Amino acid sequence: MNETRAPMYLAALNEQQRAAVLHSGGPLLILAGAGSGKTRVVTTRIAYALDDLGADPASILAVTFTNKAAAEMRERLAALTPRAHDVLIKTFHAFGAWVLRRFGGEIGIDRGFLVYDESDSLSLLKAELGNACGPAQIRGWLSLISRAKDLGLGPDADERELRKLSYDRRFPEIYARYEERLRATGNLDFGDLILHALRLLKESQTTRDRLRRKFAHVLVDEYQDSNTAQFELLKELVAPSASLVVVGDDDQSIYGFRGAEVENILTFPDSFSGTEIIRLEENYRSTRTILAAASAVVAHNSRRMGKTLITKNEAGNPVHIVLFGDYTEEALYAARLVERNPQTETAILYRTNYQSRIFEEVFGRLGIPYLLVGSVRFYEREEVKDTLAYLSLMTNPRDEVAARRIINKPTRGIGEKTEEKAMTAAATHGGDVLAACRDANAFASGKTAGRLRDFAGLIDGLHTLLAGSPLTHFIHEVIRKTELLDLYTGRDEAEGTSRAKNLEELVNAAAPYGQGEEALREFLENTLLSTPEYGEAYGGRVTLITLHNTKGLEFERVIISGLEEGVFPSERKDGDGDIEEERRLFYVGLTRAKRELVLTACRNRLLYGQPIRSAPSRFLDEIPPELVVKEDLGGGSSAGAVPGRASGAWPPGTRVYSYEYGQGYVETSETKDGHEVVTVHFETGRTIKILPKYHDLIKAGDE
DNA sequence: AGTGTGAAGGTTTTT
DNA sequence: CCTTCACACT
Repeated sequence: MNETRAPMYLAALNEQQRAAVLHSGGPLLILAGAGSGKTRVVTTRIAYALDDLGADPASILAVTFTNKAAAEMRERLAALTPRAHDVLIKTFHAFGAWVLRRFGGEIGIDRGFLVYDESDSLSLLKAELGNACGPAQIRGWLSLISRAKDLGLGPDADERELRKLSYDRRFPEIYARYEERLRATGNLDFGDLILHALRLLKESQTTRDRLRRKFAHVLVDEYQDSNTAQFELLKELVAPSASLVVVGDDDQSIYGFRGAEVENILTFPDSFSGTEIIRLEENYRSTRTILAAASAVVAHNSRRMGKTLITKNEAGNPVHIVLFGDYTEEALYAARLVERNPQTETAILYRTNYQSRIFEEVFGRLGIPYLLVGSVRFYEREEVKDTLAYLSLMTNPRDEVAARRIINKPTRGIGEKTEEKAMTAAATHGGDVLAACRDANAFASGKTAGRLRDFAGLIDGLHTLLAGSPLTHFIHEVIRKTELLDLYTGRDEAEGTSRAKNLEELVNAAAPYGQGEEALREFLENTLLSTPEYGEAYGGRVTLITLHNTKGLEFERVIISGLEEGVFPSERKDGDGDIEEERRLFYVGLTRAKRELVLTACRNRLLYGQPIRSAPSRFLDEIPPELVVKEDLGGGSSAGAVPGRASGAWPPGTRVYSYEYGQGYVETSETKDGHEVVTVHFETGRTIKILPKYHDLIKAGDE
């Protein structure tokens, strides 16, 4: 190591971090606790390789699991070195697409393939199985198929292996039928991006060698989230001579439901011989209290490597637990916290996306700006998918799912029966739906055939515009000529929505892509594999986000909401919920907080619109009581006054604790307009009048 | 072919 | 509370 040449950024690292950056030789496993500077180590390591070891940017591959993490890494690397531009930073799936786009032809994959999302796969399987299965069952089959792909099992895999996934004897056959139908469209689903990339590397020695030569440096972030297929892909991809670094934390494995195998990180040293392990156990993010709470919670899990996180940070405030009557109170409380310290960067975390709704509503009503992350992904919106379907069908006329979606949208007099006939006819044209429509006289009567020909004509006509015009202009023509724009403008007026605006946004999103067929393909690929956030006009400091989406992020103040049994931990009827994974998810949430941590729960929650009682999450009891301040702001009913809170609940002399002001005692107590008003003298020397009902005041030692 | 009605049924989490 | 689906009507 050459200390004199070592750049400034190395000086900012601790000993373990520096060792992780400078390590050379065999594979490296970095076990990085929450907040231990993991991303910093990865980005610094890349910058060091570029700036000091003279590595070629194009020889570096960094893989993450979410788009957000990839974006974050790109940004932070760019801040370290100007040579970052050509470094390949992608999600595992996007990397699979990258490989297949270039070399997939060798195993018969269409260069112009698009990626079907879950709903596309669903409609495809539905088309294949007809009315024989209900929607729930189709969903079930699809999830099995996707698990199989996670395991690296294609439809031709050993039947005994496939049977392990399902006792249902029909599964292998249904998997095979789905796959055949999918291949006929020329497109791929998410699982295929990994599975076929793996197959390619196994079958084509040329491509494997080529990629192995190219990627002399491979880094994998969030390695605990990798699944079996991804692990195998990695083994094929990385040359023995290459530098392989994986970073992860078994306590933060939260994607088991989509096939992630914690085993991959536990057995990494066995799979890659000569592995060195470096542990990052110093947390730079959270207060001592927050870290102690999180560590105590995750200690309840049995299947873990075990590690001890330490921090030099101050103890900070206790963890604040608040109980409410219902979700509205919970949301109002969060809003009030935000209003009180509007400059404090805050995140509101929840288990499921739909829980964001009440916060959106309350924040909107109070005029508090917020950033909503994830929720309904842009490209999953109906109007966006419609437009993308037109574009897809143009580039790939075998795209059955796209064709079904738009063949009668806007309505053009083509019904279900006709649609079915057209799809059947497509088979005789090599799957080309547009060709079948042009030749509609073969299976449809005069008028209907004319409509089908018009449909094909519309798309062919649009296609001719593609070559000469910039992509933005072209897509605008598509939404105009297909009359999607009119359709949604009309609906917007009727329903008060803003779908037409989303279409404009889609047009704008195409701006960086130049023109022509190639630009369109690139645009489609990027759109389908990424999730842009709508942060426009966001002027505030509040983020609404699912727990899963927060991985890798940090906030000054974190509010985890909906801590109720059945919600978090979530409860599944079929009973194979994994409580330890839920707990890890909770751990992830807790460790996002830098300084302030608020946990909230409600006594009543809504199930299908009906209020039902719910018990506070067991996780709340797993935090040591001495780290916690508990408060109960919600009696029984959500309507009217709370019984049992009559005047005199705060007699003079009561020792109290306020989250805002600290310890104190009640000096006087009186009742005004039916509300109890107390004067509290705090240890800080301040004396303040407080309405306990509306303030987070609690009795010291209160449970 | 398209549209409107009522009843039934359904919730994780992401690529 | 929402969406989705079957069925009857225009």
